[in-house]
Amino acid sequence: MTTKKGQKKAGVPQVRATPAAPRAAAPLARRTDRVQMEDIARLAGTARSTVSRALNNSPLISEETRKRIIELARSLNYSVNVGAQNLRRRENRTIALVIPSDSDARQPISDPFFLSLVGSVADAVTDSGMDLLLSRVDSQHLDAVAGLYESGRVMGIVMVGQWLHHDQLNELALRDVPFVVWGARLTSALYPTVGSDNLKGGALATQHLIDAGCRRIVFLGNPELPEVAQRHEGYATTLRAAGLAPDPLLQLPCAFQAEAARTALLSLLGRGLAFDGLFAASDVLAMTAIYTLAEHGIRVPADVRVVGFDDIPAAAYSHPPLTTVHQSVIEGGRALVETLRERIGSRSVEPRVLPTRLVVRDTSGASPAAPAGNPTATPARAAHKL
Amino acid sequence: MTTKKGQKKAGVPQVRATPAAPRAAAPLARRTDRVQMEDIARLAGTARSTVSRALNNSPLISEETRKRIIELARSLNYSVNVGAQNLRRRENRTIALVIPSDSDARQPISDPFFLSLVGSVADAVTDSGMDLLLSRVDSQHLDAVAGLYESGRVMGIVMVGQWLHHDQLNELALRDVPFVVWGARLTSALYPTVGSDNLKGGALATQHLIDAGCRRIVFLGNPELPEVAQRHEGYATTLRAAGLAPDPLLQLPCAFQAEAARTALLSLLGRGLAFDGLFAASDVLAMTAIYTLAEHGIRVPADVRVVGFDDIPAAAYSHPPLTTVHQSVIEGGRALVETLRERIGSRSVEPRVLPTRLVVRDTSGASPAAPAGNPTATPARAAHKL
DNA sequence: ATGAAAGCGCTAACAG
DNA sequence: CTGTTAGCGCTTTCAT
Repeated sequence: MTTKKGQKKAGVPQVRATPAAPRAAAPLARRTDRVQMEDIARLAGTARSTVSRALNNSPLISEETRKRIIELARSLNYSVNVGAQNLRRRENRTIALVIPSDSDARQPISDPFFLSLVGSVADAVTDSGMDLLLSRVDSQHLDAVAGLYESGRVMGIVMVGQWLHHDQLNELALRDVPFVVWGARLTSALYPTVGSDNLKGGALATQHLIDAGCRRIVFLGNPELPEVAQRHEGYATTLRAAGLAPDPLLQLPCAFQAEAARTALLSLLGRGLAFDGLFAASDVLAMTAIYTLAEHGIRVPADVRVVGFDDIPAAAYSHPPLTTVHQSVIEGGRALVETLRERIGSRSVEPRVLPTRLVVRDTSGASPAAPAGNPTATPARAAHKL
Repeated sequence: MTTKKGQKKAGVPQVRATPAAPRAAAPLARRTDRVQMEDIARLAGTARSTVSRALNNSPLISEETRKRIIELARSLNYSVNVGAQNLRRRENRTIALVIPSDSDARQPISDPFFLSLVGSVADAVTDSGMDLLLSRVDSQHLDAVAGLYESGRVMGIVMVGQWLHHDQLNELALRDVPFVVWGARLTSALYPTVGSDNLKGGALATQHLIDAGCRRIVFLGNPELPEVAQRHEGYATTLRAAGLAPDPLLQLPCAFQAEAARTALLSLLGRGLAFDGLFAASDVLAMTAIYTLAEHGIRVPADVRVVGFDDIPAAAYSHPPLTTVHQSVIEGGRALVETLRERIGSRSVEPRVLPTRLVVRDTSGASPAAPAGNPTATPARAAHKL
């Protein structure tokens, strides 16, 4: 009896039992016993609409009623059914964060920078009082994300990841799905992007290496990815500006994974090519490179100076501490959701390029600048030396 | 004219314009122009319900109609409105992943292990065809997560993070919110947990250090966190079994952050206490410890052997490669969502303890087992030696 | 300031 | 096999 539900319509046929309206529909399967507005209304002796207004702080409600209802709702542990609310209001406050996944190599995302960017987006979304739907989508079928929007599940989408196919994104944009992507700003992009100043970052890193005396600088990273391409361009341009043509043999394409970096470097080492500097497209790549070099008795920075990209926390505590180009994860997350919100409001939005800066630590040091008392390297295979 | 909406009710008053039913409600503000079932129905010349059935693969529909409708729907880029669907079906297919955030130190999550666990949960959820709501919740107000469930937004919750207040969780369980938490299995827990075998992990690590000849082993980690407490217990028990009482001075409480580890270790070093082994509650902690030791001329593993916990990818490429206790992120994510689904079905569920294993690399090596050709450490301040 | 009613976009009896 | 209708839980006119 106290269990309200199921009598609303079964009990009092709401007056209008007009000929057009036949038998009352059979009660649905299991009725959840969640308290809802109707219950509060009954208990408060008011209409559902009054409860709704009170809970939504409508100015139409007397302070007294409002208090009473709110109190009642709280005591019943009531939370409005957001689904119903959204349906009625024809809006919703959730945005999707999609991280494309490689259909084949279905390995979980592992790059710390991207992972923390995800965390940062989560924080930014929370701060703006919205909900975040985290969605993994096959990078071959990026168009599936349109459904997230078209089904009314989210009001906009943030895309993060480096396997984004530009043309697929443009198609999405054409379909009028509001989204922002983290990454490089492409002139042909029909969608807004947010990303670091990769060009500048690449230039900064390279100039720093040149200033430290490097002449033969390896580039480690896959320039097919737009972000990496820009870093590479910064690298190449700076090299040329210094009168140093980038040596094609020193360009080491490799994915954003430790193994890839190791393999690439090993092959370089195998070819016995000389180099005295290395710029990696990410810190993970840089750290793996340093590790691999050490295995071969090549000291960093004494024999080869290294600069990474990202400035993940581990960079400061790696061995030796890594000189790297800093990108702000926090800013990134924030900018991403801000831009998306703008995009949702107006038709189009300006892309955002976040500043980037060089953080000098020891891997690029003028001398074996490892911590005091640090092991001194034993010279080993010197084939790589100039 | 072609734009269907807004005439459904305004146009033909559906026959029953009974006295009880007054003027047609004014059309709501901006009508979205998203195609919906009604449109497909009109275009297909059928009833809405037929479309619904066709799209849901109801066996009641003739193959022909189904084909036609599905085709039509696709060509219109139609996706059902999940909100409406959920409302009507009185169910929903999304689960929440909540990551508590410290109200004060609102720093983004940074520990790679937890971050990748998040990724793994995302994958597992996707694989089971559900949606994931990623939610940051103030760890002081964990009860807020009840709202996620009570508002009907999600059907269950996965909680990840080590700042979980046991009693708050128990209260949640009492409120009958279906959730699982990643972490230690506590006997007093009213909720299911999924976590690694921390006890065993701690024992494995410690035994390994003892076997390598260590006698004075530091424990680095905050034992107030249940998971760490269990790792510590494994450590202490193993030590005692070997006739070695754990030295209280060698217990270094510290949070899961690099800075904390560094500070803790510096203070230990400052006190000039001797130790020859170190077991850290996480890889980040271990790596930072190694770094800090190196700063002080203390070599790993020559002077101090180190074992970490987690086996994050970076462990293999750190310097020296880290011996550590492996926890499977992939299994973790999968087990988490499986357990949650069970919990959603039945009232209560068995906790899950995932196996843990030791991965021996160089930091615990019998000799400076660094890679071939690796730098040889120069002996330095030896105050810490036994 | 409050109530009555009409739907949001969809699914599921129920009756053909 | 298909159409009709009721209604998920809520918000919002409109009328009082």
